[in-house]
Amino acid sequence: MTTTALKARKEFGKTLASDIAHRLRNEIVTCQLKPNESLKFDALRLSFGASFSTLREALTLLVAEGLVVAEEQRGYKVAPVTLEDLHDLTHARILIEVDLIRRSIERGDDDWEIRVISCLHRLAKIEERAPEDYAGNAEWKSAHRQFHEALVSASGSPTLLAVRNSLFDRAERYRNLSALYRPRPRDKAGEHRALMQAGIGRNADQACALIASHIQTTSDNVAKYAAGVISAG
Amino acid sequence: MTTTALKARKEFGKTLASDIAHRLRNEIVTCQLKPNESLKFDALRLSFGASFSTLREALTLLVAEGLVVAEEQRGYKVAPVTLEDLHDLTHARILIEVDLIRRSIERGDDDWEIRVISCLHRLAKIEERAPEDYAGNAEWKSAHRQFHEALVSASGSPTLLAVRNSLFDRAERYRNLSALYRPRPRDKAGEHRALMQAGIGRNADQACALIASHIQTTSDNVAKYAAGVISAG
DNA sequence: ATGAGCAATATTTTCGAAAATAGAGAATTT
DNA sequence: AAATTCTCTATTTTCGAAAATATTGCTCAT
Repeated sequence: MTTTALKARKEFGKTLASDIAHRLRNEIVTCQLKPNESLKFDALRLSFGASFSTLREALTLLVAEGLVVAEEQRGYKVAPVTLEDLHDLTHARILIEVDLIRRSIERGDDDWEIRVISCLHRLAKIEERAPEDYAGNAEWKSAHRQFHEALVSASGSPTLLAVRNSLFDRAERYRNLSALYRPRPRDKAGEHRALMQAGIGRNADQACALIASHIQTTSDNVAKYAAGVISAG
Repeated sequence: MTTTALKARKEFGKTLASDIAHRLRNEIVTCQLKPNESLKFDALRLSFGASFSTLREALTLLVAEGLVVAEEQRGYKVAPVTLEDLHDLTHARILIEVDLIRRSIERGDDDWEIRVISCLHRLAKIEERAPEDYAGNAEWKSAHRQFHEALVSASGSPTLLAVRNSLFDRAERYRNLSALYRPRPRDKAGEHRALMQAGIGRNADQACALIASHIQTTSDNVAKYAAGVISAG
């Protein structure tokens, strides 16, 4: 009876382990858990209410995603952030996202167009409602993620999509980090609209150029504003 | 005392879980564990001598690599092989490997050249010693893997390299599968030599073209000879 | 003081029992 | 017969105690 209250709640995943991975991922990406912070089992057990093995399984998942690093026999810690890593990540993202967008544009059907348009619409609505710093807004972040996901959703490449998603999370951590130190968010609304138009206009070359520059510019901005907190690498 | 004999031996990884992941990966790639075969904990416990949690951790790792699939609450099974998956995999591999080779050629130093040359040399020696079906040979497979690894080793992209390595494993499973049904292995020695020459000759365009065609041709052959055992997808 | 060796402590890693869940088959109703 | 519920079994999932390993801090000889 009373144990139910103490027990960990499953909200996202179907198993406790995947649920905890989900929550941990979120805390790492939003930098509530800071880069390099060591992830001790006792502490995790306290805050997540799960056992050693379950936590270990969740951490294993996050290691594969590059958000956590494991030093065998010496525990886990939140993956460090470095300029080197940011550049590596940016390069990988551009390579993969460009390919996925091109293929999405080749293969996308009516449903795909509708998804892209409606995701952009939702994004725009949120930006209107909170014209100030919408970029810190969780709702905006979710809509932003979904818009970019929609763009590549018709690519038909599950393997690359899975990689893309994990890279997106890693990149979002850097974005959140730089947001802490940035005076005012860059206005991406125009870029998103242009991307949508190139996409549903089936202008693959232009869409690829736009996404590459979108990712690169964002990365450059992160590097600029987060320079202080990012170790030299 | 006697328990030591029963206890699982750590050979590869430093923790038992990573060691078991290593052994499982090998069994899956070599098709000792067949596609779609369900991975029951009782059976695994018997053959690997580890506990539930440890096995679960190892399996989680392999799920991330795409060699195992998990159906939550319904256990794990060896990832299926399908034509669709082979095509997806091939596409992803070409995209990534081409990028890595190009960058390796741009950045590779003297040590890199030496690594590439000596890996090719070892490969050639093994092929000489066992001119018949060297492709079934574990030693050749290892040397083959190392040669291709050497080619991309100077790319300076840890993220893409990690993805590449897991895709290589997935592809090797398909190669092993088709080898079972193929009358006689294709002779890749010439292609490998040409790759080496383009690489150390710093002819990036040619090396990229060669690797793309190398991967594509291998994949086509797999599709041809393994058609019977690969589900339609 | 300095470093080597050795306890004491902290932390991770592994284990197998116990709880939770899914699946198969029999019994019951419509 | 078909559908539904119930039971029993097979299997996965979770837990926290116990073992293994790393780390810290102390003692003592140099």
